[in-house]
Amino acid sequence: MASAESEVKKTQPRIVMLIDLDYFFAQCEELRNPMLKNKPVVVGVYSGRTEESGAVSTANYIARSYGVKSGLPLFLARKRLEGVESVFLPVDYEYYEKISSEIMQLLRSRADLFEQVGIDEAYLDVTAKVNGNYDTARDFAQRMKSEVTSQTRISFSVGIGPNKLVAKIACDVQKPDGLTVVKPAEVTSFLQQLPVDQLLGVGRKTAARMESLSVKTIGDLAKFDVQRLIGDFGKNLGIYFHNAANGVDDAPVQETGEAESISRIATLKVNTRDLALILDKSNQLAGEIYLELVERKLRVKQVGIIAVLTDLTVRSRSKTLDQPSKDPEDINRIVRELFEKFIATSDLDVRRIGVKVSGFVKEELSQKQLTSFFTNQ
DNA sequence: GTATGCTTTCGGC
DNA sequence: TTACGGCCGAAAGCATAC
Repeated sequence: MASAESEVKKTQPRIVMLIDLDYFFAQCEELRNPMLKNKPVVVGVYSGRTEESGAVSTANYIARSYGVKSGLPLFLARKRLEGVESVFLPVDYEYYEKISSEIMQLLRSRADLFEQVGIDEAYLDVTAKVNGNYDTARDFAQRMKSEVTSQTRISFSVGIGPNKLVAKIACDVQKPDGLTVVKPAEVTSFLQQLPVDQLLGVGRKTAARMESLSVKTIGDLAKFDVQRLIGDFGKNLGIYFHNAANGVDDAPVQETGEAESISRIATLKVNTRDLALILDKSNQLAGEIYLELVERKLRVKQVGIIAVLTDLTVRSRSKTLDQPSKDPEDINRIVRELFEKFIATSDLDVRRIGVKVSGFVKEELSQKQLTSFFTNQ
């Protein structure tokens, strides 16, 4: 019975790398102006509400040593750096995007399989490239680090493991400019002592629930009864947590396509429930989205709004169009309907608003080609 | 019952 | 403990179709 029919499908051993560009936005700014390198650099999103309102996007490691980190309000970052010669800069996403795509192209060419995640991370399946050998993989990564960094002047950290999950956690061990290898035989002991919140999907809330079950480390979670996990967290999550804690992850490294949604969100000058004020801003946002739709030759099936209320809770509403459109008038009409309805039912004022579109249909296929297809019959 | 689609929230970066 | 950006995809919850 050792034949193919009775065999359970088994995945071959893989060697997966995660590459994480170090403190990326701030490093890009250092690249553009090397004078910044020896001082705290804070790249922030300025909301425009007041001079200093906004949040830190990325800070370099010098700034981090003063407790400045992602998500921190800018005025507090200023406070923590009071009396220190430091540099605050607004995000320049286009510039970072350009640098990122150069690097990603170099990385992609070195992998068997490649998957970019966000602007500053990528998974590389290099199993064949290194003949399934971890020592070769380490050399490969070392060479890639020196070559890519000398070409682009951007440093990055690497985690290597038998799957994406382990590679990701390995990468976090040493940063910046790190290289951490976790061989299959080391996975269990490597994960064991780490806190559960190192696992993707275990945030503050879930970590607290696990703590109440006396699960503090990934090791605790690994030996926790899987049926109880399923009982507490549901089938999907329960099985996922069980596998993850045991270092099991079959998700393949695969190219991601184009984004499946486009959204723009902005902070209002003042909190309000005044529809005119809201629509004025939402029209601007919809206009930006429209430009991108034209550029990418897309129509959309879903149009939605996002509202961040005074207490910072997020609400969203959306509607599916009768037929795909890119027309700004269609988008604006739906956005107005959704905001009218929303404002009528919400008791809190709105702090930030957003517009989102999804359900893309390629322009060529939606109208003209179909028409000519039929007229040519 | 399962599959599929739509809507909303969650949370990572 | 709070303060507070702008994205994105995944997941969850629900309704409807088959």
